[in-house]
Amino acid sequence: MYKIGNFSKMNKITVKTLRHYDKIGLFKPIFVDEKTGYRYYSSSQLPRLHKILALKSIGFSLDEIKKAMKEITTENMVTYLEDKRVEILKKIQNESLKLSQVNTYLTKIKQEGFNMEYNIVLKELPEVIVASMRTTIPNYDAFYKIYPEMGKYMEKEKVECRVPEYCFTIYHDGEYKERDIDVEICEAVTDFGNDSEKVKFKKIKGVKTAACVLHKGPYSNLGLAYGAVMEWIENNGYEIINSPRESYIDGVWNKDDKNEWLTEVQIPIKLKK
Amino acid sequence: MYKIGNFSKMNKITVKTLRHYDKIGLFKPIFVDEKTGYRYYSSSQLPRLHKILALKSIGFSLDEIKKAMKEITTENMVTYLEDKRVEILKKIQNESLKLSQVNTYLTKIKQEGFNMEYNIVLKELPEVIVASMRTTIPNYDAFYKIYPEMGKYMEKEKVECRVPEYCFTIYHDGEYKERDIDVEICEAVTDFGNDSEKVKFKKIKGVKTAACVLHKGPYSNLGLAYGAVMEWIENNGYEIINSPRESYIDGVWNKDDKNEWLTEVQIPIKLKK
DNA sequence: ATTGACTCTCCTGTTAGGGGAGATAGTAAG
DNA sequence: CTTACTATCTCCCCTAACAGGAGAGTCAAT
Repeated sequence: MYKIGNFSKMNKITVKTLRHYDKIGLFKPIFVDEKTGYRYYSSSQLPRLHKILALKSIGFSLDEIKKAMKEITTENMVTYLEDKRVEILKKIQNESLKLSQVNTYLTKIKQEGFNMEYNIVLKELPEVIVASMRTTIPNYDAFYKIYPEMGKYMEKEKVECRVPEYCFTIYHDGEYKERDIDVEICEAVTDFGNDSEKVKFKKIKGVKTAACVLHKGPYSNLGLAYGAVMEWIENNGYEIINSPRESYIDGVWNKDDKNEWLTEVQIPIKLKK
Repeated sequence: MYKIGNFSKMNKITVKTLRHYDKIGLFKPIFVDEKTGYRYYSSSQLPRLHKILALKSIGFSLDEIKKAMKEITTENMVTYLEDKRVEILKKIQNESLKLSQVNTYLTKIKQEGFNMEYNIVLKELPEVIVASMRTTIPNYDAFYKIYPEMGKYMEKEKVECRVPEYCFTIYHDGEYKERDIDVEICEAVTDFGNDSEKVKFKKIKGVKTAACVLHKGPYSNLGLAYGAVMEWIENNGYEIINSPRESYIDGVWNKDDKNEWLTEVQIPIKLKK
């Protein structure tokens, strides 16, 4: 029979831990002096303690250990272990992802000095009903012409916009083009409306994972944002699975200063296998 | 200006989280209505929020993010990121270890049915002063002769044993032998005593990592414990770096029933590179 | 009897928020 | 204007696995 201090030294485990295990009913002393409250342990308890420590070391939580040690059967144990295996694999995958992201930042910072202007964030994009206008425009300047057209229609039809607002353009071309660009202008709305020749209502599926990056400033150098997010996708083992979107947050309609404009580039991606 | 709910939806982040960030001073609303306490956010805050989310996604704690965003310089950032890199690498290594251990258990269970008799635990062994008797014995039965010899000397010299007791044998042969075994019997003591011809006092260095396994029952099948721990070492990418020890916990001196005897096999190891 | 080492219980703190209570505010419909 | 419903507020407790420390009681030796 050992007092808690000695027993703790024998097993390289702290007194606090032993008391904790006692409290949660995982590992109780063989005898407790009622008068003094002193805990006494015996060497015959070592096998159980070692089993506990072994399970803990492979990542079982104390609760899981408690359960596992109650219902000890081969099948149970195999199930537990296989679950744990999957869990660990996920963790490793996660950490590897983080690692590659850290590496991306590091090389970028070292190359270009300090530049954390473009922070890639992974988001889920919701399914939305949109008023959409798909067209091929001769060049980027044409945007200024077709946007108002859309606005007018929306107003005329009294279509209600979704809150928070989600107004974006989908670029359907598989590649970067400067002329004859196949674009689809979308404005998220609360419900379907009447289609016109140009404006159609449709449901746009959600995107499970999109690499998103905010661009602050005029559209003229939006290319930098694209560059940053493309590089990120490349470096971190993802691949693009759908057309990119530009979501307009702040722009000419609410900010006079072009440097204050905010646009978010959103690119649907998934992990490469 | 958005109320918290909308702002939370825009960024796929919960209201609770935003309130939490406000509380800890990481990300405060641009305006708070003094009367109602309502928080209002602006799109101009998005860049900062995205920076925060980006750092969080690569494993920075909120505290670290707070610091990092105050002292934003290239060198600082490089340091932070490199520290984080090392941290992540360690985690991955850890998880990989766990994984291989889980795998070891799984294959063992599947092969041999349920058998969790031998749970390998990694421990540090302390540095101790011991009374030691090194000798070559013709066979294992000879133990019964030399142990009492040691006990007698200890009593005569009034040597004080360490608590918790640590009485063990070191097997100096590099291989398993059945005859002419080079053993060293050690008993941890509190202080140096007088050497005799047979019994010498010496300091035994600690061991940073030892694979330990408890064996319950008579010594005759101690081999099973050795087998289990050797297999484990092999499977989990460790290698033996020193002679194994057997630590005697319960034995003939305090238990009549051989099935209650407890022995711990301790093998100094390190990770293979 | 008096140390000094040990042990006890109880309380707080750690991370990054989640859950819920009870109160107030904002908004739309009747 | 009232009612109803939703959004938001603050405040408090909860998580996992203990660590740290306060204040009080216990053990063994001098």
